[in-house]
Amino acid sequence: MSMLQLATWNVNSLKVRLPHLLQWLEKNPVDLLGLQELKLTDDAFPVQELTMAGYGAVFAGQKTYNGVAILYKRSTMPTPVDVEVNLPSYPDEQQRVIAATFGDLRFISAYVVNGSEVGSEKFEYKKAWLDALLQDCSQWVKTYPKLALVGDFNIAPDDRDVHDPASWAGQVLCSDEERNRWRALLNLGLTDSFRLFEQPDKTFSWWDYRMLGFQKNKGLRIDHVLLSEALANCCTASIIDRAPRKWEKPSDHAPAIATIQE
DNA sequence: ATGGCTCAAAGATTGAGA
Repeated sequence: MSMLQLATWNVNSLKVRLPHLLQWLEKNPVDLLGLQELKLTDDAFPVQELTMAGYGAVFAGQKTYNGVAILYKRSTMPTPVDVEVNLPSYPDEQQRVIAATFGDLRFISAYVVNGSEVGSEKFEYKKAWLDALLQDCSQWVKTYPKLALVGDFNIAPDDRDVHDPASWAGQVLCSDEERNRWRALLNLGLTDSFRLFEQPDKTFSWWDYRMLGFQKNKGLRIDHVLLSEALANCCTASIIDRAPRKWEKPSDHAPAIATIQE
């Protein structure tokens, strides 16, 4: 019987947030961590600092925006193999997906398109991108019985995940077009690990920097750990850790962690 | 009041995020 902790965190600039990441990992030595919004090129990825902290990494960065990574604890995880960057069915210059296999576990870190606003060109990109994710996921769940898809999905699955559902109704992150695609993802056989358990009301993973969003808990739950059936069946906890959102110069996202008891 | 803050590129502002 061994325990595995799978996590995700949109750090909003790894360069700025590296001290927070290292501090968080010290208190939360998770086995696998998907990162999003690195906002740096691969030559600037802090390999040395993470190695010192006991973590290996595979990563796909770019200048200015996007960028994703998977960190793995070297003392507990085998070396990653079959590293794949991007969605096979959606060639893209934006670095939004990285996947790797650790033993018999396939772990995918994704940064879903934001979409700007419903009806915009970026929203069309988001829908097409999500459709590609759905297509590729339908293959992955067949190939990998133990599959974890984690990341910033930029979708609040239902009204429980929104501080003010009325004002967000139909808006980007909450629209039917996005939520229908979220449900289609779950229908492929993935489980929102957070909803396997009783959770406090108004638990969110993102709060706007403006308007005292965090202080007023005006947030959304858009960062998720999705598990295939085999993993969901032995998931014993799934939480969002608000703590680092209170630190000085925080990311606007908080990490989410699922615990697996194998 | 459709802004408010933060980051990256710039080297003053602007685009992007959600």
